[in-house]
This record gives sequence, structure tokens and C-alpha cells, in this order.
Amino acid sequence: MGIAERKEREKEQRRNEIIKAAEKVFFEKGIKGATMDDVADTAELSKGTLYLYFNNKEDLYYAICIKGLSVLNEYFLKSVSPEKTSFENLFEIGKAYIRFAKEHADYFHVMTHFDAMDYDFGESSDENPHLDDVMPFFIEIIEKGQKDGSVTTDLPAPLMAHLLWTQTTGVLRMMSAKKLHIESYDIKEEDMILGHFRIIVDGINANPEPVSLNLEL
Amino acid sequence: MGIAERKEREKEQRRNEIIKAAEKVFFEKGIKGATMDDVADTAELSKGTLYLYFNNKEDLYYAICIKGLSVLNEYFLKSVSPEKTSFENLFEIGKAYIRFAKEHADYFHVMTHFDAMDYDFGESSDENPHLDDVMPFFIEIIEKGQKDGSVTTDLPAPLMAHLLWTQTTGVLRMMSAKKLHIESYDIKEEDMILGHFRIIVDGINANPEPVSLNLEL
Amino acid sequence: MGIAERKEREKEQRRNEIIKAAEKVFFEKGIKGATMDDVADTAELSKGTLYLYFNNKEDLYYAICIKGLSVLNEYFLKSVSPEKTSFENLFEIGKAYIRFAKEHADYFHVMTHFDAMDYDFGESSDENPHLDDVMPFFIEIIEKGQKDGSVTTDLPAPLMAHLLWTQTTGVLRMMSAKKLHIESYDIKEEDMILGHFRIIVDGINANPEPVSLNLEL
Amino acid sequence: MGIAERKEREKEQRRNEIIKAAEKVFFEKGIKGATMDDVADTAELSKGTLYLYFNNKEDLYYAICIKGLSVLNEYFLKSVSPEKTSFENLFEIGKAYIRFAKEHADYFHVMTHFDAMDYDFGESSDENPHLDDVMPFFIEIIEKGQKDGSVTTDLPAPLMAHLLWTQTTGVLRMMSAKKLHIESYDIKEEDMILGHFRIIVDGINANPEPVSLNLEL
DNA sequence: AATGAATGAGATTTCATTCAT
DNA sequence: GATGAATGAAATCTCATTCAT
Repeated sequence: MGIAERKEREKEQRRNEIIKAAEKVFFEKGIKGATMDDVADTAELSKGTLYLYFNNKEDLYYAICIKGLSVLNEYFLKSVSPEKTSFENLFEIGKAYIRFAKEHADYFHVMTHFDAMDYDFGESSDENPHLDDVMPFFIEIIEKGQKDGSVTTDLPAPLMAHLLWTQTTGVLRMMSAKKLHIESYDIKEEDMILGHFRIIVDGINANPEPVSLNLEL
Repeated sequence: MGIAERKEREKEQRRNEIIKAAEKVFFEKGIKGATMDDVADTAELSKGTLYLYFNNKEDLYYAICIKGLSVLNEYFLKSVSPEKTSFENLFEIGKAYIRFAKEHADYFHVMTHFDAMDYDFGESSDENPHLDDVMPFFIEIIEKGQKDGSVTTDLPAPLMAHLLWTQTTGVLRMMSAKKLHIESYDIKEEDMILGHFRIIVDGINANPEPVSLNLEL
Repeated sequence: MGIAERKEREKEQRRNEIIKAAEKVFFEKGIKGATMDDVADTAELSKGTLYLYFNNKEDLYYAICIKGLSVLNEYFLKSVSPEKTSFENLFEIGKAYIRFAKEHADYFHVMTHFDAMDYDFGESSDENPHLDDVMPFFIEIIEKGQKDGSVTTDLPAPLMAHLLWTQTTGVLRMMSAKKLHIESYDIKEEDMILGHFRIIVDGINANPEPVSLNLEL
Repeated sequence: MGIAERKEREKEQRRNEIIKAAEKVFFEKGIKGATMDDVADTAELSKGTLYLYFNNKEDLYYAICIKGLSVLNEYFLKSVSPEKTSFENLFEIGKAYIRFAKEHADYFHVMTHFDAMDYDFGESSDENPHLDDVMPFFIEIIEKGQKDGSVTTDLPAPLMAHLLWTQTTGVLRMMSAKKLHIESYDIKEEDMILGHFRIIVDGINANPEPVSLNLEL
């Protein structure tokens, strides 16, 4: 059955070539500017073939995001180390996220757009692949930190993980999209990052319920 | 010159009617599904007329966001009170933001999308109207808090304001867009909000530089 | 309300221009060879506009047939005269049909193809426009002939009309499509026509039931 | 050389399987609806293989027609008998044609469509297989009838054969394609057939030149 | 100003046909 | 020979935007 496998591999490879071409086009021309013709030309394939591998432009877009996410995942994996405390690892993960947003601004940009888009995940219960893959990883680290004492928050690890992720994503998105604005207040990127870390680090290691909060909305 | 003024008023009114129709359509059909024809039909105007009042679909979209922002602004204004401490006011502002995101989920959704969009602000002030209007308001409150001691952070007020805004926006966006996901971890919305507040409140009132952070990316 | 009328007229005119362009293209390149792009180019209109006036290629095709039919109708109308007997008029109609097939071979060809095609007439109970318009005309003449004695057949006029029409159409189609074949038997077109007339004329004026026919299939 | 022969036989068989599959598909889905994929699936072969046996879709279509024609031929052969007069045989042939059109409406339909189609017969004999095979057969019978006196027409037998064929085909086609229409005039199929026979029988046995016809078109 | 037909660019679909393996 | 992925041409659809009236 080596033949079927080879076919499978080739198919996968062709798919990747298309994604690579799509990336090039999307990154260069932007989401609005990119056309399927552009992608076909760049991939040196016929437009028909594109639709053999992807149902529509959005699916192609989605594939790029998935790829971006896997790159991000590598950043995360490389950033942690068993020798560090969980707290330190969490911190490193945060820095890895920032590095990713900087070094792969294209991916980050595309992922941001995709998130805002009303993408139809079809029947596949894919939910949000962004978080599905990394979240368990975060949670585990936080849980370990809570056990080894390097993370003192009494919030449940899953909640904490989501909060850190969304808060950080929020900050990075603004830095990514509206640099001008930040500059108009003379805020430096470094300060933004530092400030963000100061806030969440305090949160991570806060004493339980320091202030009683009236959450009646 | 009452005639010119009336004309002006009528024009403004017509513009608002269009926006109202556009809201209805965008809210109902979603961003992808809404067409200019839909808007024209709903506004009981011809498609061409739409373009007399808005340069393009995005501008119409933008107008909706601006309107949403003004609603949000009201929430903010109503939420603060001179009798409260600045810290309390900040907290109320946060709660107001959450209320807005809940009670005007449509606006919030549209605003989120707009932010991700590569909108061309043209020659007009390159700035982001989202923040332009509310940011000074936040900053002022934080500055006042730093003066009266109710806010102890040593981070500059503009930075702090941006951080709180973006972090909170990040959290709200996830809650708005991916309820399912959150639920898949059995995280309740209330806990998410409470957790977020716990983190930022700690940040707001943190002692200066509690932990030395190595920010080398 | 002159405006609405003018619009209507212009729309009709535009429609006709498209049909004219389509005719040109279809006649030149054949049914298979003609593309919607060709038609759009010839009509000096955008392809989108074509689809504003016609749902699809077949509808355009249909429109050409209808036009061909109206040309044929003119041939019929011109061919009859109140001074002639009904029999003579029937005969003239037959000749007119032949002239049409010769002088407007393009139309005849297209109409032939269309008839063979499984055209979806949609909800409109349009049935077959080919016959709907001319048939009553034929029937009336035959009926008149039966009354004035110039047509002696005892077959019902509607039946006779259909028979003459279909038989003649059958003959013309073969002459139109397969000249080569006829020639391969050294049959001249004139003889074909003459022979056809000899047969149907005998039929038209036959004595009632000259031969008893066993029609058990 | 039994091997080569077996191969030949197998090839022929495979070809027939494809035709059979194609028939099924064409008959069920109609000419427009049938795709080569459908045929391939039904034949349990790959699409590519189809093209090893047939140059293109039309050739496959053509093959179906040829098969239909051979069925029709059988009807014809079975319908004639040396004991009958030529006139009677001609009549039987006509009835056989009608039976074929009824009992093999699918074939008849497909053959009708094919005739209207601009099929490229390529280098092969440019002729129309429909008639090539049956025509000599008809002609012979008519000639025999003219000799034995059972057919009195003075028209040349080849011409007469073509006329009868095309006229009858014309009538059958209308009955096949537009039953509704006929019904809208309340014409029964039986009457149509009877009427047609009345007309052509009169033609077949007409006295020479009963009416002088002015054939100036 | 208002209209809505026309435009044109691009997405998507559909398939017959070809081609490398 | 057999396969089915790839091709490419054309149809069709969708809309934002423009333009003549």
C-alpha cells in the first residue's frame, strides 16, 4: 500500500504548496487585495485545482491561520524549559507570544483578521483552533505552578489560562494594528509590553481576594 | 438662511436613516451577508443614494461603529460619579464596558470586526475613533486617582489606560465570539469577568516593580 | 408616466440588442462554439449585463428562436391572401415555410436545435412557442377550406394542421441538416420539395378513408 | 493468435459495458444532466478509461444512437414478410417505427437529440448512420412495390423512401417531445398516427400528378 | 438629489478532456 | 491499459461601485 501513501503524501504536499502560495499573495496584497487568480498564478496551478483542495477563499485563509498557529506553537514549545519554575515558564511563554507577533507579523495579522471574521466551521466541531491546541498546554503549566507554589493565584488554572491569553492577545492586537495610535500618546512598545507584564504578573501571583469587588453589573 | 440649515438638517437626518437601516441589515445578516442592496431596500432608498451619503460600504460600516461608540460613551459617562474615588470610577467604567458588550452585543460585534478590518481612514485623522474619544477620559481618571492616592500604580496614566482598555477588550471579545469555547472548559462568564477584574485591579494598585522582569525578548 | 414607458422601451431595446449580438455569435460560431463572452463583446456590454437580461445561455438561445419564429410568422402572413382559396393558401404557406428555411437557414437551424434540446420552460406554461403562435392560424385556414370545399379531407382541422406542420418540418430538417446525405442518393432539393407537396396535397384532398388501415401496432 | 482475439473480444465487451452504463445515465439524467463522471461511476471504471474507448462524450452519445438504430433495425426486419405485398410491408414498417418510438422512447429521444446536434463525423464516412443502414432497405421495398403494382407512385423510390422517413420522423418527434401540446388541442395519439398514415398512404398510391403544383418559391 | 441600470472584477461551479504514473 | 488528479475553458453568480438621466 506504499502507493496510496505516496499519493497521500503528494496530495498533502500539493496542499502545502498552495498554502505557501496563498500566504505569499495574502501577505503581499492583503486580504482584500488577494484574488484566487493571484494564488493560482503564484502556485503555478489552475484555479480549478485550487478549488480541488480548498472549498473557497476562506478555507484557504483558514489554512494559513492554522499554519500560523503551528508556528506559534513551536515558539511556545521552545520557550519552556523543565528547569525553570512554572512561573518563569509562563513568563517565557508570554515573551514567546510577543516575539511571534513581531517576527511573524504577517501571520499574526492574518490570524487577527480571521478571528474577527464570521468563519463557518461547517459541521466539524472545530470550534476555535487557535485556542484548542495551545490552551491545554497553558493550563498544565499553571496547574503545575499552583502545585509547586511558583504561581499563587487561587483562580482555577483554565480560567487563568484563558484570561492571560485573551488579555495578552488584546494588547498585542492593538500594538499590531494601531501603532500610530499608541505613538500619538507617546507610548513606547517596550513600555506597553512591560506594563502588561507588570499587571498580569501581579495578577498571577496575587494574594487571594485582596479587594472585595462588587460585580453587580 | 433657514433654508440651508433645514437642508442640512434633512441631509443629516437622511444619513441617520441610512445608518439605521444599515444597522438593521448588518445586525441581522452579519457582515458577510449584508449587501448594499439590502441596505437600500431597508432604507427605502435607491442604491445610488447610499453613495451620496457614504463613499463606500466600509464607510457605512464605520458609521455604525461610531454610533456604537457613542452609545458606549454614554455608558461610560453614566457610570462615573464625582462622589466616588477614581479607583471606584475606574472599576465602574470596566463594568460599564461589560454591560455595553452584553446589552449591545450587535454593536460590540460590529466594532470588533471593524477593528480587525484594514480600514482606510483616508486623509481624515489617521486615528482610531474607538479610542480617540474615550481614552482622554480614562487617562484623566487614572491621573486623578494617582493624585488622590486611590490608584497606586506608578505606570504612566496613558499607558495604564491603554493597557486596561486593550486587556479588557481582549477578554470581552473572546466572551463575545467564542462562548462555546469557554464553555468547553466549563468557565462561567461571571468567573471570567471576576477573574479579569481581580487581575487588573491588582495591577492597578500594585506596589511599584514587585518583581524584576527580564524583558529581553 | 412617460418616463416609465421610455424606460420600458429602452429596456426592450437593450434586450433586442443583446439578442442581435447573440444571433451574430451563435450563427457564426455555432451553438457549441459561442460563449457568453463572445456575446458580451459583440453586444459591447459586460457579461454581467447579459445576465441581467437573460438567466442563462439557454434563455438567450430561446429568445433567438422566438425571434426566428416571428420572422417565420411574417412569412406566413405575407403568403396568404383572401383572394385565394384556402387550399391555395395552405399551399402558399407551405412554400413560405420552405422559403424561410432557405432564406433564414440560420434561424431554422437554431430552431431545430432548440426543439431537440430539453429546455426548461420554468413555471411559465409556455409550452412550445413554436407552434402556439402559428397553429391557430393554420387551423383556421383548413377549417375555412373544409367549409368552402377547397379542402376535402375529413380529418379534423387541428389534427390536419399538426400533421402538415410536423411532416413538413421533418422534411425541411433533413434537407437543412443532411444535404450531403440526400445528395448521396442523387436526390435534388427541388424533387424533395415537389415530392413532399405531392404527398401532402393528396392527403389534404383525399377522399374519405380510401383504404382501410389496420392500425394495431 | 487466440490471445489477440480474446483481447479483441474483451475490448469489445468493455466498450459495450461502457455504452450500457452511458445509456443508463443518459436515459436517467437526460442529455444535459449526464456527466462523464456519472458514466464512469456507473461503469465502475475511471473517467480516463472512458477515453480509451471513446474519443469524447459525443462519440459515446453516437454509440448509443447506433445501438438504438440497430434495435430499430430489428423492428424493421421483423415487420416485413415476403408473403405480404410491398405496400403492406411499407405499412408494417411504418407501424414498426411507431412501435419503436413508443417502446424505446429513450432511444428515440436520444436519437432525435443526436440528429439535431452538430456532430462531427470526422474522417469516417460523412454520412448519417441513421439512414445509411435502413434507407436501402426501404428503397428496395418501394421499388419492388412499384414493379409488382402494389405501390403506384411515380416518384423515384429513393426520393419516396426519404420522404416517408422524414415525414414520419417529424410526426413521431412531435408526439415524443410535445405530448402536452398535442393534448392541448385534444388530439389523440391514435388519431395522429391514423391521420399520418391516411396522408402518406394516399401519397404512396396517388395517381401521377393529380394536381399541377406551382413550385415557384 | 435620486434613481436603478450597467459595469466589471472576482468568486465559484461545472465538466470535458488530458496526462503523469 | 487503467487511474484519477489536474487542467482550463466557460458558465454562472455576486456585489460594490459608477453613471447617465
